[in-house]
Amino acid sequence: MERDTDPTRPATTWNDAWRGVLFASAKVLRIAERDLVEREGFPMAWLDVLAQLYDAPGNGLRMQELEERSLFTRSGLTRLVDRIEAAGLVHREPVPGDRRGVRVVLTPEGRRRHDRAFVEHMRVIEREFGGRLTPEEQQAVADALAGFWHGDQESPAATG
Amino acid sequence: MERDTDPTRPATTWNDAWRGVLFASAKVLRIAERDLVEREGFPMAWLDVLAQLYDAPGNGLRMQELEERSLFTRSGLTRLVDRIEAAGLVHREPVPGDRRGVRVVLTPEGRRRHDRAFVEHMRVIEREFGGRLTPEEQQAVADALAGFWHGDQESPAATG
DNA sequence: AGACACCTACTGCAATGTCAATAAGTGTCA
DNA sequence: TGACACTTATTGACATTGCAGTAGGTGTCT
Repeated sequence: MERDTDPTRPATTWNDAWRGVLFASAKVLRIAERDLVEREGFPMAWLDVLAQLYDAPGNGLRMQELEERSLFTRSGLTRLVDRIEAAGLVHREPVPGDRRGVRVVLTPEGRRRHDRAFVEHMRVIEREFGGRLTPEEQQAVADALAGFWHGDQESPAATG
Repeated sequence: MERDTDPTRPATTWNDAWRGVLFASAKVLRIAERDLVEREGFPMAWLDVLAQLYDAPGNGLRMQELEERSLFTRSGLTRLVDRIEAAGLVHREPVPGDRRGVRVVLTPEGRRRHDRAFVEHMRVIEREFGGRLTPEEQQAVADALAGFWHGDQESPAATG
């Protein structure tokens, strides 16, 4: 099939790289999602929220901050938090200086569930993603794509 | 913050690589999705279907084949195809030897829309993804992650 | 032929996500 | 102080997705 001459299917290096990123994330996420739901009874959107709160000072964030940081679900966050709150993993409290605001905080139970879920989640990622790359490949990918998360987010952190 | 000693936040190379993949795909997809909807009036789930059909022999696939290949929406495909069909970009026809089956085929209009949408989509990907990597980085990522799409899909194709 | 297991696609219903209002709160400026 | 523009989070209406169940079709085995 005349791939190289088809304008909608450019055979470029960046296209191969993008395909790799797209397939890797789609496939690994699909597996991780299923695993998490089976094991913990909640989806990755929840874990994403729990993890953001876990990483935040005081284990809490305002809705808006949460929205900015969450990788999934930019919208529908109100209801997502409703559900997580109904499950008792998080609770809402007023923001001292601003009566419009709501601060979402991890409950002790939420923190426990986060810890357990996240450890297992990491294990799945390591198996499905990390395990399929050599150490050199891991390093190369990490270096190449670091800009996408060091870029516009705060806290470069001490991960390396 | 005691990152390196926190068991839920391992500072490993594969973790950094995974974060890169996750952030890159999430951010680029968010932009691409918005761009596509604004420009073409349909979401990436549609383009995914159109592109799979475009790549298929005779520009057609059975529902099941489509489901296996589509990166997004493994489920809900019946209704997704309903919508695309209602828009006239695709149509259903019986499968000659098997009266259970349905063959989904690109219409001429569907093919036109695919071509236009895909070219612009590629442009966005190049700008938002490819453009942020050096040629060496692109090559490294492409090589490292090739296994995720050469792995279990057919047609290794002549892309490089 | 008839019973059977399996396959293919679709449907109902509930869960979830999206988008455009809406309500309440804040800060500014005359 | 009171009008005004802006911010924050929620709500309602609607679209989409996910899951379990269903109907029809196929092939096999006796």
